[in-house]
Amino acid sequence: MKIHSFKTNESGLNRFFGPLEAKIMHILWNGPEMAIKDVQARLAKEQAINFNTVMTVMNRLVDKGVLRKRAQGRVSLFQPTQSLEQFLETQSKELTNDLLEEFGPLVVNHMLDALEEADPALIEQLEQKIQALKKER
Amino acid sequence: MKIHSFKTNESGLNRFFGPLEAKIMHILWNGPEMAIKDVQARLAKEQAINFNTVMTVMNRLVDKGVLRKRAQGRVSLFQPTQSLEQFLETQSKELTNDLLEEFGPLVVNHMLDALEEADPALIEQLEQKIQALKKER
DNA sequence: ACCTCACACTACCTATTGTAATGTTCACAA
DNA sequence: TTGTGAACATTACAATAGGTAGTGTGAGGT
Repeated sequence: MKIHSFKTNESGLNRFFGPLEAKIMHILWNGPEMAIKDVQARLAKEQAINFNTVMTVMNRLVDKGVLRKRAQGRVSLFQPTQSLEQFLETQSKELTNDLLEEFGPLVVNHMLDALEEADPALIEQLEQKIQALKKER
Repeated sequence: MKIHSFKTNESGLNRFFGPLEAKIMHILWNGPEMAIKDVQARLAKEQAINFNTVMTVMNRLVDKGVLRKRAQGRVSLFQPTQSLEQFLETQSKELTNDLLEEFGPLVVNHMLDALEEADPALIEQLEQKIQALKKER
């Protein structure tokens, strides 16, 4: 399985995951390899949560290929298969490709407006890249 | 209701809609205001389909705000609330914004690569826009 | 031998999408 | 006037995704 949907009405990790999934990924990305119990403990700081619930969701994340499970004696330790940076890299690349593939010129038209809103400095960055590309040829 | 998910494993309208929904929108976008029966007839050219199935899905599309229903005597006529162009415009704008909001610099890095793959002419278009923007200031 | 703990298995709930049976209403024809 | 059919409304079931949690199983320590 893989991530196959980007939610426009959410933000952050919730764009790729369900709310509980997102919390779990957040914990695993901001800590070491962990057992279910450890993740449950972290989650329980906010809100009591059943051990089995955490286990089920974590196993589903393994099925999806975003977590890796490793047996350590009696317990299983979990960690993301990719770093957060790699994950965002992969996702943003795929989305960017999909967007251009799907919309082409439309996206180019929106790009600048969007860049201005998000962070004008990015426009500079983009121009630099265009210039660099031109020199190559 | 609104569109709130962009599917990376599909293409075209199927990125925004379920497969039957997509076919229905395709028909309504490429023809005049239509009754359910008309849509059903078009769909049936490929594959027999129950009238009620078409009706249910079309009414759901009305609930989502992408179709408008208008009573015409005994029958209801349906048409998209936006033209296909407007719809794609809206979606691509929203996605572009979301992408930059979420990933910022990462997207800028991927943009050029993606542009080259999709259509090198788009890079020109982008550069033109950057220049135009600079003159404004 | 037994108890506990971690894990597996199973199931239920909600939402979304596809599917379709059943119920209702009303115009028009016989 | 009655009844028939067309169009719509209502309801429901299946599949999938995600959240929740009960029950079953097995291995280690006591």
